[in-house]
Amino acid sequence: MKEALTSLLDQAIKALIAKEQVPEIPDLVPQIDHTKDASHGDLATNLAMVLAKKARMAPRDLAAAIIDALPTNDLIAKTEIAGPGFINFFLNQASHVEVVRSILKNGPKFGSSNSGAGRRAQVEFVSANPTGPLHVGHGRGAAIGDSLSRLLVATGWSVHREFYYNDAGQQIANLARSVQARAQGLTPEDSNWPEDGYRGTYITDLATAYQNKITVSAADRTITALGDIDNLAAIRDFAVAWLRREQDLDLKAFGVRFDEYFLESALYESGEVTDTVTALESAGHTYEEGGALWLRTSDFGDDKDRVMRKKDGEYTYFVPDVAYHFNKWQRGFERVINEQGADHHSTITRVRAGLQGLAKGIPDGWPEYVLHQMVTVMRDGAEVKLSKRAGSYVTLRDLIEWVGKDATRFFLAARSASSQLTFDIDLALSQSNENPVFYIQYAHARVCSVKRKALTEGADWTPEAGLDYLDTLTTSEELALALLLAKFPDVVASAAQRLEPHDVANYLREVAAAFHGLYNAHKLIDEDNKNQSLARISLAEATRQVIANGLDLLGVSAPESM
RNA sequence: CCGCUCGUAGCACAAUCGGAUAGUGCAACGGCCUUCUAAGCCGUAGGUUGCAGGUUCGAAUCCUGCCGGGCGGGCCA
Repeated sequence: MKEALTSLLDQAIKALIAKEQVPEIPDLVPQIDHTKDASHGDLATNLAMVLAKKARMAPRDLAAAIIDALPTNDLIAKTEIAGPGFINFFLNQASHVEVVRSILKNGPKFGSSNSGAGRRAQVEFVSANPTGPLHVGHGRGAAIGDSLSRLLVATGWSVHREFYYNDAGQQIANLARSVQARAQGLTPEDSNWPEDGYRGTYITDLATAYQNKITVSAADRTITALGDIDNLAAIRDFAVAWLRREQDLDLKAFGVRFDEYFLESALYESGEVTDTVTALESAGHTYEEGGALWLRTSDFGDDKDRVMRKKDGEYTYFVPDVAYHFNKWQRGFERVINEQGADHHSTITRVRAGLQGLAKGIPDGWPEYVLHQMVTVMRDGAEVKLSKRAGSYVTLRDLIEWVGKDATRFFLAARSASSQLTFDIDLALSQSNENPVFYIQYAHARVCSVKRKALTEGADWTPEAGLDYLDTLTTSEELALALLLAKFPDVVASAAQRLEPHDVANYLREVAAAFHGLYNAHKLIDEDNKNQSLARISLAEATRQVIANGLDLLGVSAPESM
């Protein structure tokens, strides 16, 4: 519909240019928006206001000229000039409801597009080190990252989901010492408990499992515990596998999967870390000072240079980060999107600087980042900071147990990543009837219920049968709902382009509200008015399909009854 | 002190990257079930978009300054 209108406007402008009423403007693409207010019509363009200055005409006069120049067509019922110079388009009935046919025909594919054209994108998210259970921040990352992946798939990209972690660093050594201490019978209160040791009760579970010589399988590794308390390396390997498995269970319960788990240690083993340093040196972006090797990141927008290799010969953390991202580049991902907590924002400049320093033709905005702000968990009016299991933070599993997977995913993905988020447990629970997730799911279940009821009238009371009677859909509720459904492909494309999954959540709430409103205003099934009933069932089914498709993008289920 | 980021109704969040009268849910108040699911609907009330300037046809959105919250600022990761 928008495409058709864009084409009409394009022709109108060309006609005006031919008559020399408007100067030629290269790259002009008429912008057409859905209106917020029905009194402004169905679609509107600000074209006249944008062009007014260059055409040396008053916006409203120019708008009138554009309307005059519009080719005749059978889409538009009427046009109006409004406000400072908006052109409002009122679509006719058929233009409104034709989308129902398209939705039923395309089913789960409705809303998808192919702007990605099969090009390869990678989304890296969660990337938690295996030192403890996933916390709510990881949960937010998982919800957002997975929805981003789904959005990219829906817009035609070939998406690779990756989880990056370190199984050999200082934190892991600390983990191993903590487990060993527990196995030796120490507690965090003891004076010889490891400094900065992990204190959660999961360490105790881990120590017990290790001593019982348990075998654990995670997505990327399987290991059997040796049970030898003195073998720190064996404890470490077991602890990593055990925690990876814990995280896998959390992610599975959350409906999130990965294509690849990438180990930081692999970058050292393959020599890619040292190769990266060598490449940066030969590109002339490094210097030695104070016994350390520095990268001139200030050449690429950083506020000061950074140490790459310390006096003791060890590399600083961002060197493997650069090597890792060069590895991603070499794997041929046209787009790489990193979903991380905002506390990592300072690494963005450094990673990009390192990649630029390699001089391999990597675009300077590559990779892309989506950073999410902190999550605060509230319960009984107070912040929840502790979890017994984790020792110092609320876990993703806690949230799922408290409010369920669907509500957790929705709450964590339905807000803009750039805003700090307060997760109110009481709201999400007391909800049972008030939660926005249920509001949307309820609309879906209602349609399913209507369809079941319709079939009791006769076997031919199907959504498909209604497609022959779409002209009977004429009430304001029906037309508004149809128009809203027609926006879905735009919403998906825009959310994917902006990397903002929460757009989908907001849109679904509008769709659910429009449907609930229609449901209460008009009886959908009326045995005495079969044709109209069938058309309404078609519209309801189209609504259900859009809700199901949208919820799927958020990883939330669409129940057939509630 | 410096950098990034956020500040919207009592609370939690939106606002189609500059559009028209700033929306939605919770909480509050008043209505609607012998009818397809009342986990719903309809209505009322609630705002100087932190503050002060600027840019233009038009600002919650962009710019400057200030105030406040968060996160960073290590040869830690």
